[in-house]
This record gives sequence, C-alpha cells and structure tokens, in this order.
Amino acid sequence: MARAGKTNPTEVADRLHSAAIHLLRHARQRDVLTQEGPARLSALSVLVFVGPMTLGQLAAADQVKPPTMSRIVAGLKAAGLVKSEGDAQDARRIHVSATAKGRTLLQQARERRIQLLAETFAGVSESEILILQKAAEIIEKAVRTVR
Amino acid sequence: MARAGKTNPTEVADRLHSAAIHLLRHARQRDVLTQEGPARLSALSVLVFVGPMTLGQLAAADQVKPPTMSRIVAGLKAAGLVKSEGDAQDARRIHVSATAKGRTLLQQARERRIQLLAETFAGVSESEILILQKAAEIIEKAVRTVR
DNA sequence: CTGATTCGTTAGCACTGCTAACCAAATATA
DNA sequence: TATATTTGGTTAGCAGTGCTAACGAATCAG
Repeated sequence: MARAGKTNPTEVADRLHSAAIHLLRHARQRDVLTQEGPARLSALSVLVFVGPMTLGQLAAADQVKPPTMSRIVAGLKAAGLVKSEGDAQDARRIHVSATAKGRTLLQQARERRIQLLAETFAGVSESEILILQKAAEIIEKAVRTVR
Repeated sequence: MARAGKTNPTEVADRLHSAAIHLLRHARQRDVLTQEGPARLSALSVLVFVGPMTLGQLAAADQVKPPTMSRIVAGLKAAGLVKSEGDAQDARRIHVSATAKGRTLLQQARERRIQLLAETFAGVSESEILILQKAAEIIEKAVRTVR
C-alpha cells in the first residue's frame, strides 16, 4: 500500500471506499427505526429536497433503473408518503411528489441522523465537520461527472 | 435546504449519507464483473485481511445476523472461494477461511474498484483530494470510536 | 399513416437482510 | 448422573432492492 508523502488518488479512493462502507453500516443501525428501507428513504429524500419529478428522473437521480424505481415509488405510495399525477402534455409521464406525511417521516429520519451525528462525531471539531461537508460535495460532483 | 454560512449538522448528515450511498453505488458498477455480490465480497474481505474465524465471529465482524452469514458462506463455499472446518474442542463451531482462489478473486475485485474510484477522482484538484483524504480519516476515526 | 423511440410497468431472477423455530453440542445444575 | 439451560449454527419463510427482458401505450419522425 503506497504510503507516499503526497496525495495518492488510488490510496484516497481505497480509504474513502472503506470509510463509506463503515459509515453506512453504522447508520444502518439507526435507519431501522424508520420502518422504511434505505432505497425508499433515498428516493423520498430526493423528492423532498429537490422537488417533484417524473419517475425516470427520480430513477436517474438515485442511479437505479426505472423498473426498480417503479417498485420503490409503489411502496412509498402504498405507505402514503408520495403521490403521483399525470402529465398534461405527455400522458406517458408520471409526476411524483412527496406528501405531507412523507415530509414528516423524512424529517423524523433526519432527526435520528442528527442523533447519530451527535454520537458518532461527538469528538469532531467544527473545522472537521466543515471538511466532511466539503468532502460530501466533492464526492457527489465527481460521481455525477464520471457517470 | 439551509444554505447558511456556518455548518449545519443536519445538512452535513444528509449530504454525507447521500454521498456515501452514491459513492458505493458508483463503485459497485465495477463489482458486477466479479460475479459475486457485495455481502459476499465483504465477508471474503474480512477473511482475507483479518484471517480465519468462526461463522458467528464473521457475522459479528460484518454486523450481520448468523442466518444471513450462514447463507453468505454457503454461497462462497459453492463458488470455491472459502472452505470450512470443524472445531476439535467444540463440534458446534465452524471455522471459515479463504481459499487461494478466494484471495485471488478478492484482489482482482479490489483492484478494479479502486481503479474506478481513482478514475472518478482523476479530475479532482489536489486540494480537494486532500479534503477527501482527511474526511476519510475523520469518518473512520469517529465510527471506530463510537462502536 | 407507419415506424421508431420513449416512458413506464410487469414478470421473473438473484442477492441480502430479518425473525422464528429448530437441532445438536456444550455447560450448568439439581 | 440426569436434566435443564445456554450456545452455535441451520432451515424456513418473509420483505426489500437490484437487474434484464418483454411488453403496452404514447409520442415523434418520416
């Protein structure tokens, strides 16, 4: 494992991959309480924070195939967390949006994550939090670009 | 979406969580070539890098329940990637260890994955790479501490 | 109008997570 | 010693999430 003095993209990738796995496994413990799976929470999150969109756009945003998102939305709809409407211009399109109930549930999930942050990053300084924030943005940008 | 000048823990939690999900989804594109699922690769990774252990210990290491690990090991065994032996002292115990084939496959999967992430972050600036590196360290440290 | 494309669904597969129930071995206890 | 409890792992069965292939319906291009 290269332990060079300067930044080694390969090694950073290695560490980042490992960190992401551990972070998600850690978070999984808490997400259980929400009673909705990670894929649904992820899709709901997009709808709440980005806004209503078609099923295809939602699938692309979550980097899953349309059939997968179709089922995720069906589950969310059955739980009353989202609603869907047709498109006046294009009858094939389906606009999906979060319901008030969906927003509330997502908010609860977020609050649990604050709790998780408080515990996990209790000894982490303000400046380090800032680094994490920037890192998240860099990752999202890079992943989106390469696709 | 709070766009405040100071760090918003809630937002950091969301973004970090989302970034981790997308990063791993991205990396998994390459894992498809391995023909083995993520849970199997993860278990195999533990066996290779930590060493042989019982099924229960392996389940605990992967933060999974015994029935789940039982099935994962069965799959790995069917693929010839691990082997299992009984315990002389306790006939209930099953010691699982990676085979040479398992070690080889894991190494290939790992190289492919790291390669993709390296490509993904190829266009990222030196200073941003540094941020990612620090973020990975902060996450690992924090998660390890809490556990 | 016809053919191609696009959007979404359905069907069916594989993998991964869980709990409940169970078996067998080991250990504790009467 | 005999019985009861605990422990390690498996089996059965459910739910969720990912995929591809095949389809229907709507739209667009010609």
